[in-house]
Amino acid sequence: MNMPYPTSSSTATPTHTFPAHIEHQLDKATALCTQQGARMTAQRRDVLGLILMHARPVGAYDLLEELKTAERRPAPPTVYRALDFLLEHGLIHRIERLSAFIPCTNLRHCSHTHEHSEACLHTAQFLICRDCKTVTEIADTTVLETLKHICKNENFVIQSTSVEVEGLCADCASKHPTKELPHQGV
Amino acid sequence: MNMPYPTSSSTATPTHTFPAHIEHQLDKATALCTQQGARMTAQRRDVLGLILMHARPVGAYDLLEELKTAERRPAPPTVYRALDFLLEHGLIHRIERLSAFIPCTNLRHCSHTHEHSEACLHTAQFLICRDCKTVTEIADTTVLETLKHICKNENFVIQSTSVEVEGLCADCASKHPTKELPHQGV
DNA sequence: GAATGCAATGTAATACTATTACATTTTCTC
DNA sequence: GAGAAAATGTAATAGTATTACATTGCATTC
Ligand SMILES: [Zn+2]
Ligand SMILES: [Zn+2]
Ligand SMILES: [Zn+2]
Ligand SMILES: [Zn+2]
Repeated sequence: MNMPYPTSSSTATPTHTFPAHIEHQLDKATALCTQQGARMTAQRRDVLGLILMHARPVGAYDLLEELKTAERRPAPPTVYRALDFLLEHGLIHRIERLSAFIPCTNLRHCSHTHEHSEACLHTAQFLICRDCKTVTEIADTTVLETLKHICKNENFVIQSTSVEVEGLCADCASKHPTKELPHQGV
Repeated sequence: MNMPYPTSSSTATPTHTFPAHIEHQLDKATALCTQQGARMTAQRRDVLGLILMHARPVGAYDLLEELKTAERRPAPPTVYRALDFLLEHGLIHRIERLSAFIPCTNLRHCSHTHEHSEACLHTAQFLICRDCKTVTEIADTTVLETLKHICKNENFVIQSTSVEVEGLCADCASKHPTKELPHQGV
């Protein structure tokens, strides 16, 4: 029907461009992939870039919308495949309670590529604010150590963990009547 | 079109009957509700009974199927409303990673109604076996204490927490080439 | 530099999970 | 019994994720 686009080379050149600081984080992510023998394609880079652009967790279908250009209208599998890749390589996290995704905090804040290591790939801990929806990744290792200890006792082999704490961040808590965790018995 | 059924009194008499040991657990749950000024209706009792009948986490739509009788074909809101009630009263838990529900382990194992208390209402911890899908609720309080400590430092007000550990249970681990939690760096 | 094979992507359809909005019925309280 | 609140019924829709299969891009080998 239409004139074909110039063999679009979807995996060759990114469709999106981002602010310099995001591009820098994307370059860092790309380096990490290369180092692991994984391919950071244009598609995956676009998705990661979009996630990095958000201050809050973003849903798969939001990303799908943002991926649309004049030339391309990706379908769900496109974004889910990219998300799977990024998850597998520890570049993003999925917030289970929100069915949404955030960049790994290390991409934003660490200058050293090997920090966090294990503590971030298949295990992470988050503080989720109900009010402003901000999610903070916490770096603590005590919780994981405790879980490891418990699981060792039960001969349970840990493959991944998720810890999600929901409540009010400091900012929002100061604006609200305090609703703490209630105490009731079963 | 059809003859109306005898004013079915949906909230009066349970539509389902369960084995004696399940009925006993349901009675316990009912007592807890009463004690809290909450109403354990027939609908809610049916849903809880069905959940207790399962050895593994069960999805909302599975329950919906199981709720169907010759007389009634409940719609999604019916089961979701019952689930919300049961969650709010700490009688069941939602496993986020599975979008599925399990009974609170206390219903099965505790003779004392006030055990666990807080540790079970809005906070719980689970070991999820990838292989056999069994979910075990763990009773440890150390993790929650640690999280509270962390949050106190950040002035984050905790309202609820979830800890999900995914891997292989002892039984399944013994049948498999060990796939531990990998170590890679970001 | 064709042939081969695998990784990545495109595309359409469908499955699964959850909520909204509004009508009706039941239960509680007075 | 009247009125209010809680619970349920019902239809439609929203939101999230996967399956299955065709096609393309890319790397290796001969
Ligand atoms: Zn991380
Ligand atoms: Zn906040
Ligand atoms: Zn519990
Ligand atoms: Zn198992």
